[in-house]
Amino acid sequence: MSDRVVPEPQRRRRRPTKQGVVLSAELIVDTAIRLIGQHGAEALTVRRLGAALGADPSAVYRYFHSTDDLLLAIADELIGRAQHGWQPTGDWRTDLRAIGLRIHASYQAHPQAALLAAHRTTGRTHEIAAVEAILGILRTAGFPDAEAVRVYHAFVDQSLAFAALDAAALALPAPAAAADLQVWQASYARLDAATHPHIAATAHLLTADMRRSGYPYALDLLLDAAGARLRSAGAGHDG
Amino acid sequence: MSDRVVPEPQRRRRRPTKQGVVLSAELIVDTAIRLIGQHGAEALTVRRLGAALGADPSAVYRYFHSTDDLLLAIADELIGRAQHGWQPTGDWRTDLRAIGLRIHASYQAHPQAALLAAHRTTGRTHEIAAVEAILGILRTAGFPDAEAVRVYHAFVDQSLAFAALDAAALALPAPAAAADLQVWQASYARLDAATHPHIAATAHLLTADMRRSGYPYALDLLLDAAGARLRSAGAGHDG
DNA sequence: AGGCTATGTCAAGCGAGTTGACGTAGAGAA
DNA sequence: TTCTCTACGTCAACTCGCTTGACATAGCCT
Repeated sequence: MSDRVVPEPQRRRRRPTKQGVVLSAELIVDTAIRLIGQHGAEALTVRRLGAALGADPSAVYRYFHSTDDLLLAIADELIGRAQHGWQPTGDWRTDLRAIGLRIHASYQAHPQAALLAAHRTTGRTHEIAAVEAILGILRTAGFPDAEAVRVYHAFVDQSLAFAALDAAALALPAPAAAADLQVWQASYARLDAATHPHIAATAHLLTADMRRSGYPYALDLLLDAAGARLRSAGAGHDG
Repeated sequence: MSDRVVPEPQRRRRRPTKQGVVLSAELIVDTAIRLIGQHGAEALTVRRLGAALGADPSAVYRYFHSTDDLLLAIADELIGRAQHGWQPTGDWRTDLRAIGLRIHASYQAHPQAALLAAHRTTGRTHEIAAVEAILGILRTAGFPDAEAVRVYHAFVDQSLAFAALDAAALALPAPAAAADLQVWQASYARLDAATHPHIAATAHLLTADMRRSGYPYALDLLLDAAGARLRSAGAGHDG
């Protein structure tokens, strides 16, 4: 029954809950984001959200049709927060690197919402602004249009893909996340050099490296290769 | 109570269920993958899996400690299917490219399962074989160990991240997927050149390029950059 | 032939999202 | 001020998720 939700403009009463809290869609979204940040991904359940708000869990359904509806609202809020305050330096590599790391970082801050949002094309203002900025950086740097579009595509998809991948790891229930990390020591580090020479030779490096996100290095590789193509393809272009 | 599970080597009886099915870990994994493929990721519940198998849902717990345990087995099976029948050529770039595209393709064949499994570390046989193969390719090519591990990490995560990203697009409900694609024509292609010059100038290229996966191009960029680092770092190596 | 036990089944427990019914607080009109 | 109307907070219950303790039995091993 989605008809429980009253559209924003028609809301009238600001009736406090038993515990004295005056609810609003905004307050619910903020509380949900805080809940995820404080107690991990599993903390976001309607029951716990109700408790954190000081209201009956079902009160949430007066503001959102479903938990999915709520999560989309959260994602939208996060897109807004992500873009905040970035300034270009004029150097294409520095700027792209900064944008990539920013996208990645902002999604990591809210893994559960990231999982939902990372693979959608919204076409909304914040997304459009980002596309225009990235294309501008590439074209100003001298990439021919066709190449600029391909690099843009690879760059954005790689950023979002890694953001979602790393977010998924963070959003995992605690025991599963621990198990995934443990595998490198419990399983890979103990393989016999006779049967698995390459793993055995690099096990110590693997266990150290796999703790971190592979994104920064992958990003550097992408920018390296893009730079090489820029040098060979667009040699005589003006900006 | 994880002690319900009897390790493979100790299994003795092959007792049929009421409906006459003889269970096995393999059969359960295959059935689960089929279930997901036919009815979407949400179809994978222990109850439905039991029904599809022709067994009581709790019978699954005689073979897997939990649904997460089952999920890891599914992930490993997909990795195994990706490697099936692959033969190295001896050229590191050709081999890595083939493996990357194979992993991507294998996950695309089961988008719903890929969404659940792509970001997990299984530590099981198929995954271990893949890790050993990839590390072997890199070290044989002459990458120093530390660099080989970093490239391995970036390569694998890039493959899995794109696999999950593209799987998510395929797994989307039809109307949502159509909407996401439509955005490029309905929104981006109509932006004013005065306010969004870079998007306007490349809109025709964008709408064409964004239909495809960005992975093959991103993979080529990664291999380009890795090759450059191999040339500069390991100049005098054999292999 | 007989026993041991692996394993399929049953029933129940807990916690998730969700919703129908109900009562009341409180804004708006007179 | 008072009256009315309804938004919305609350309660209780439903479905469905995973999981597990207890039980019964099939079938391998000696």
